[in-house]
Amino acid sequence: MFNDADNLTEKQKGILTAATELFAEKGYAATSTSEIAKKAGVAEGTIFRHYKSKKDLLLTVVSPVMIKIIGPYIKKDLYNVLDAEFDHYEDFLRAMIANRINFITDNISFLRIVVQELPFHEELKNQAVEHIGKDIFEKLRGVIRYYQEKGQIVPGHPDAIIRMVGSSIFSYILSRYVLFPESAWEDEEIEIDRIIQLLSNGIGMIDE
Amino acid sequence: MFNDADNLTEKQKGILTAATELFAEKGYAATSTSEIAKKAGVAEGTIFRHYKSKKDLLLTVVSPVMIKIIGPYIKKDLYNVLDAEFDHYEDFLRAMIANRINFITDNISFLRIVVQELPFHEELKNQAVEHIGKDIFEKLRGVIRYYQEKGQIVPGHPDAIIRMVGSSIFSYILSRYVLFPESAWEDEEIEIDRIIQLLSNGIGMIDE
Amino acid sequence: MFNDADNLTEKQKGILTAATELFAEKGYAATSTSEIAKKAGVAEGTIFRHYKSKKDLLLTVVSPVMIKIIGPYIKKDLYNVLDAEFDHYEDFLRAMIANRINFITDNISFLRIVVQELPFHEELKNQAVEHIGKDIFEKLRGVIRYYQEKGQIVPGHPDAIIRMVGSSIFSYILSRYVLFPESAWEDEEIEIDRIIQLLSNGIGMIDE
Amino acid sequence: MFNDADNLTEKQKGILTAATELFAEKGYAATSTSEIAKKAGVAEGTIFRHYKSKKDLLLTVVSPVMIKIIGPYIKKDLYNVLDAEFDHYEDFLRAMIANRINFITDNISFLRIVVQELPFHEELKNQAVEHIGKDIFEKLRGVIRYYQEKGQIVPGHPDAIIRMVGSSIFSYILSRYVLFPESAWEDEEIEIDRIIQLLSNGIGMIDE
DNA sequence: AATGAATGAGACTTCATTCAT
DNA sequence: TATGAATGAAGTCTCATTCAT
Repeated sequence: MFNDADNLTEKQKGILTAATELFAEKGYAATSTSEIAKKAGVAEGTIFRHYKSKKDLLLTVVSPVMIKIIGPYIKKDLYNVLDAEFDHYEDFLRAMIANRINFITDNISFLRIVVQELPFHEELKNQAVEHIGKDIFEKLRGVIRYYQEKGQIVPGHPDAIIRMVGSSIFSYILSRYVLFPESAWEDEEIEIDRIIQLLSNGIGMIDE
Repeated sequence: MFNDADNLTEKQKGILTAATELFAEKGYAATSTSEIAKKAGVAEGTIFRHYKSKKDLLLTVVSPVMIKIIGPYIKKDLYNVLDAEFDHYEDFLRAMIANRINFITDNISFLRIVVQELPFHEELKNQAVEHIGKDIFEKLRGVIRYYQEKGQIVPGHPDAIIRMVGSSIFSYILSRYVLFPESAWEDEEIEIDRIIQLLSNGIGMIDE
Repeated sequence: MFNDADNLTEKQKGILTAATELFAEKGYAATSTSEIAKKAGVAEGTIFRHYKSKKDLLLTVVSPVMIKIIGPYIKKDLYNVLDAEFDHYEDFLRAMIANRINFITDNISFLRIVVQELPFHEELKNQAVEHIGKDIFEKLRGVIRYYQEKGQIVPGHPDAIIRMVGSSIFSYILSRYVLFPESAWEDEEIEIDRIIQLLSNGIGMIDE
Repeated sequence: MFNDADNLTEKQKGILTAATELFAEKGYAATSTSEIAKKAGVAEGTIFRHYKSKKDLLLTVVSPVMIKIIGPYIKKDLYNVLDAEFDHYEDFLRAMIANRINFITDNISFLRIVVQELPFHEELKNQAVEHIGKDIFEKLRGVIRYYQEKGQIVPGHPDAIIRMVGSSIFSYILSRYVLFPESAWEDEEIEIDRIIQLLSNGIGMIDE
């Protein structure tokens, strides 16, 4: 996971891991520090030796990851994509989807926390906007413009395109891997083809 | 709001309204019954005269609404849409979007609760799947098929289409009305045209 | 005691009494709320239904008393004294001493708290200065001037006189009733005569 | 300060100094050992290497000082006074007052601790009575008797005289240097003359 | 000797829930 | 039906003290 970080004692790593999982599973407010302690196998007081408060623990669980891991993680992928200079944007999408699936399923606990707690904690919101919103979104605009200039993507304001592409991918992953993992899904490849097909040509019949 | 229901005393309505707003604002676990009581202008004990427990209050806030209000609400809209038998699916989309905007902005508190608490309460999940998942999704499949048969929408498994259309609309509303209401947005009409355009023709250039 | 006040439930009175005694006995910081609860025969939570915090309890124990009881108490005595218009200031002193003895021994718990905690709590200090310092001191100056004008007390700045008289009385009571109650003391009357004698004529031999 | 004592490492002196100041400032019970450690610039554990417990630290802060420093300090002064064989007790008082002012203002932290914590710790009380009560009080009686025999001080039980003189001086210093240092005070010399005048001749008019 | 991570008892406080009025 | 005082379990957090390094 992301705790391979460094200068942390075993206990501290245990606390972070336990907190991450419990926050994801039950929500921040419904998780007690004594549960975290028990799961981490430490005394409750130990938690507060390292984190000033429960809130501080939440921010720690969420913040350095956001900064150190997710930021570079996403950026690295984007750079790969850009450097690879795919001949066609569809290849870009395909790479993107594959990568997002890995990312989301790998970091599902962390993402759940972010999504669940974001609305309730100003501090989290600031961090999220700071480290994802601005940075990543700008990169994505560049990508879209790149393929627009290559004449592969329709012209127009990139934000609307990003929203449509992004939400399509996101809702697919959400549906398949989080909400209804037990439903009967077709082969990954086929589903992805379908999404790219729809994104590329739209849902309208050509003759219109 | 939705409390115009019926056989509820003023106190009960007050409790439900207060609970709805506070749950939406701070989350279920972080809201105390005494806060609810204060906001509703009743004594703490009064809440428990009407609702067995705090959890019961959450379910009450969320469940009968889901059943009595949202179900019909959505269905009524869909029937309107279906009855209207739009000549073109784009008109259907347009009506759908307008309607969803109203619905979401009107019921933002309620929806926040559902989204936030869904993952943590088995009972809620069951209700949601029962009353929205199955019911609504089936209707939507019907709509898609209707326009597929009219030759306006590309053939293919409706679910993927629903996901793409739904998530596009949803992410637009989410972005504009919930996440970044203070950003500089263009005219609603233009934005909607853009979405429908993208949905219809896709993001790929035609000659491909 | 001072809890004969009013609109307080039995429990609340119990809490105040228990807190007063324990704070006096062990000091504020060394007294736990669970001890107070046990001594008062209530659940620990009950304390916090009535007092926002432990600090709030301290202020309550100390403040309204200072305002409602001690203020009038002292004032009433002073007025009695002033109204009585003693022929001689020695009679005033005698009355004063008798009264102070009663007051201090009656309110020993309360006074201990004030003396012990005053240095550590800004709020207390403010209250004390407000309600005793200003008010009482001014009254005392009036008394001194009264007897100065009658030609019974030496002229000069009243504050120094008040300090000497006050501290003599105070140190006598402190020694006899608080610090060394088990020592062998002479008859009260004799001791008081001695003090008044010393205060009146000083410690120097007359011929000087 | 008083820690120039001896065989103490820098660390130990730092701990004692930090503890003294913090105990004086916030009270014993409200001071944490970690605060002391931080202020002293040592690790938390180091305190317990030198002092068995927090209580032991308090006793150390207060005890050897009481024995080694204050005792001799006071005694030395008294001997000076006695050796000097002032012609007049007023000179003695003047020297005494000057000396007490220095002593109190120099050792204010230490004295605060003694005064504050004395009532709560049996051990402290014993030490105090042992090393000050008995010893010093006996010396003072001697001084009083000395001037009584010289015919300068009125005859009578010395204790009452000591109390009056002592408390007058004490209350002056307390008022001027501790409680209301920011008030408008007259010249030290004038104030002291006033006190000695009052102590010598009393507050009554001579003709009585 | 010194460190500081770890502990666990216990501090203060909150809160859902009960019950006499 | 409504109240709100009372409860006690549980929550967050502090702190003196221990111990491996």
